[in-house]
Amino acid sequence: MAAELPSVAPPPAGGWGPWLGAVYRRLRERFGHRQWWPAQDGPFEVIVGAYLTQNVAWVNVEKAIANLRAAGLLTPAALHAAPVEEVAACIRPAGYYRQKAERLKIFCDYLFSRYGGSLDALFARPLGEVRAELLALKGVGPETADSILCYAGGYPVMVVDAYTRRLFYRLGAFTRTDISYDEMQAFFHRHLPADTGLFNDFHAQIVTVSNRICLKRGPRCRECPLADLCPRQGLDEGERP
DNA sequence: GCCCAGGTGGGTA
DNA sequence: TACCCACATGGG
Repeated sequence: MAAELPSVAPPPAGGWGPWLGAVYRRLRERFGHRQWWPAQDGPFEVIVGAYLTQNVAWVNVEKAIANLRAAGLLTPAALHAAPVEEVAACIRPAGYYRQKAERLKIFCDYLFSRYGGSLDALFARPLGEVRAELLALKGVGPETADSILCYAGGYPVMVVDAYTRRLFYRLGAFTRTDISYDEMQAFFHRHLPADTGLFNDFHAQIVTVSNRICLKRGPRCRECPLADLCPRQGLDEGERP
């Protein structure tokens, strides 16, 4: 068995912590504090959004959430009681609507059978236990679980995703494009303080710069606030991955 | 028409 | 373990 190449590059002078701090500072200066998951209807809306946003543009999720709100289904009790067909009809704009409707119902079943329908009761439990329970639910993978934990539960968890993989690969921090979710998350957890507010905003900044500047095809390196930290800066146009 | 979007689960070798 | 595919809508 060949030895696996490490997924994280050797640290720069000063270490990854200060380097990550510099990345975050530049993003924050450029984009400002991100209003991430405003959730007018509270943590349950965040959870619903975490399911609905899977592999789908956020704008479509907003339509689905608006439909659920109009139907009065943005509470655990209402969603739990509603027929799955009604839920599916509401969330249709978010894609995969039959699957997602079934899985939202599964979450409600879990919340009621184990916590009497109370998110406060769920989020009163230790991080590791809640995470394991969420991951055991059909339709909840690591990103959805961590989004729920950080943005709905307020736990100090860094959400990572495909954007994180691409951005930090290009920045030279990751050496492989197939670095695993857990390895990426461990990288941030190891080198940043366990601060929910920081993780919350950092992830939002990563999504923002990835959507606006570090595009999959044709990154706009000239406009990038991270250009001076990036070894690929100047390559521009059609760089991959 | 094509690619992409804040993934996950199940099947196959 | 490592691929491969289904799931589905909407915008650029």
